[in-house]
Amino acid sequence: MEDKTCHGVETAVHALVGKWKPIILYQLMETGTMRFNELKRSIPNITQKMLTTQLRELEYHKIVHREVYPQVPPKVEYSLTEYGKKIIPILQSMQEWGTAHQQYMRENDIQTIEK
Amino acid sequence: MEDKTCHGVETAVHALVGKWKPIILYQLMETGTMRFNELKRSIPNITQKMLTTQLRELEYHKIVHREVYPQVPPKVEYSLTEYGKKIIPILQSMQEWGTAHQQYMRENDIQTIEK
DNA sequence: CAGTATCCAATCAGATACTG
DNA sequence: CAGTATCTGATTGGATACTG
Repeated sequence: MEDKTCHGVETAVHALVGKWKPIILYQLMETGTMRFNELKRSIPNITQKMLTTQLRELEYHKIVHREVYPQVPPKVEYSLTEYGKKIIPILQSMQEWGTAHQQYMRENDIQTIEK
Repeated sequence: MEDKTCHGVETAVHALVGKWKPIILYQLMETGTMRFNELKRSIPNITQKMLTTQLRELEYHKIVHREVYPQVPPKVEYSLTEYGKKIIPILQSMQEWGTAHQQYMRENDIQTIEK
């Protein structure tokens, strides 16, 4: 990767890329600390595998903190790191824009999500 | 797609997903109106195919305007729509956060981009 | 409860060649 | 100049079954 146009934007995208990451972050941002299955329930269509891998990546990027309680049955809690909380404004802008976008596209009869 | 957790965030991601889209938008945001090859030159590693398809998708979402001048040799200009300009704050937040992220990850010896 | 492991289908991305 | 077309390899995502 040359660093000619290697903007921060690229890096941000890289950290946020993945079908479910913004949704996961949005959940954690709204609810705070959440357990694995709690997160899973809050995102109906996600599979266990996807939730795990996306969480691992977010953890790797220090955006999400994973707290394991060594007990039976297992208990694992996820939360935004102080560092991860700094992307909240981005998510909020996205949320705002996305909602307006849905409205706009609906008014112009253009399909957005339903492939 | 159920619309339980179908937030605006999802929609925003959907419109912005693609390896090059944020970079393309960032270019247009910085430079304003740009021709096809001008865009291509400003994004060193992009292929013609990728640039075309990503631009088409952005056009479909009414984020980018495509102006064709019917002349030989062809001239096509791309620019952000009024509507597309509304995502500028998002890109700026991403730019800001991404730059800080690079710094942070470097300090902690964690790789970000170089797969 | 919170995961792994496997396998498979779909999508994405790159290289290359060609065109009005 | 600004694209299309085609082929191929890589990456992602989903379904399902199993586990400490």
